[in-house]
Amino acid sequence: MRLATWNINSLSVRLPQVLGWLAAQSAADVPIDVLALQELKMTDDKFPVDAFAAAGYSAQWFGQKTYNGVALLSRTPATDVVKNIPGFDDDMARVIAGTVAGVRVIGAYFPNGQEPGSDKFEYKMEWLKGLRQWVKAELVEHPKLVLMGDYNITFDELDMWDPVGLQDTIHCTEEERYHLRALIALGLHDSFRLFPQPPKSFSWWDYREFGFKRNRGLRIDHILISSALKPLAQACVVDKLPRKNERPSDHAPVVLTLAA
DNA sequence: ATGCCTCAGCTCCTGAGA
Repeated sequence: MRLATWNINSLSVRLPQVLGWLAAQSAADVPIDVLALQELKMTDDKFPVDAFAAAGYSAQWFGQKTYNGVALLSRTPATDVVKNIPGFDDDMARVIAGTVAGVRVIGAYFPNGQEPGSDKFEYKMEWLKGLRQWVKAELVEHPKLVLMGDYNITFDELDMWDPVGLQDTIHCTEEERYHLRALIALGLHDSFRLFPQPPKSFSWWDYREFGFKRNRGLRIDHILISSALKPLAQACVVDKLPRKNERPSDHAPVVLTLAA
């Protein structure tokens, strides 16, 4: 089973790339079973459900105008679908969860936070608290759980192109990392670090100043897996290829391979 | 540089992203 997360920064713009990437994986005999998308930036009526169906994917989606928006694509339909964090009042479409082949999959677009001390940062902290409470309960009901998406948080300096210059800046603050570690403390594992990785592995690169070409990036897209799934993990990689496309997203997909 | 790209939209500038 292969699961992936990708912030595509507008599904209208990136639909051909998403379809092309899924087709390429299938052609290489490593089809993606579940794909979580973030930043659809479209209302629900615009979601290209037919295009995904033609590509062999069932879809669940939760959009809004201009910003945010998340979707879950899967080769077998997801059940028990939940949109946003139950019990956490939120104007923004950031979370979609479903059960696929016995695995509880949560796709999430974590708040950016803009700047430590800002209102958006406070919202990010509250959102992280709400998410953790809910995930804790989900884990009780679903021991096989995957929490993946654009976390907008780095774990440590390995996830930063400039650990010194970016110290305590957004995505790299102690407060944000506290919440990320608190998710880990629920019994989740950073699947990427279960395996040897190339140095300076990132999942996002700034569009400006040739960020990708100079590998000035951050690893902020993560796939966390529960302890019940950990023994099944076989690989986790960032696929940098789509970042080399014409008009790429600023994020690259992260792909997890689980045994059967 | 409160910039640098990219995207959406009450679209030819602005807000937001990270």
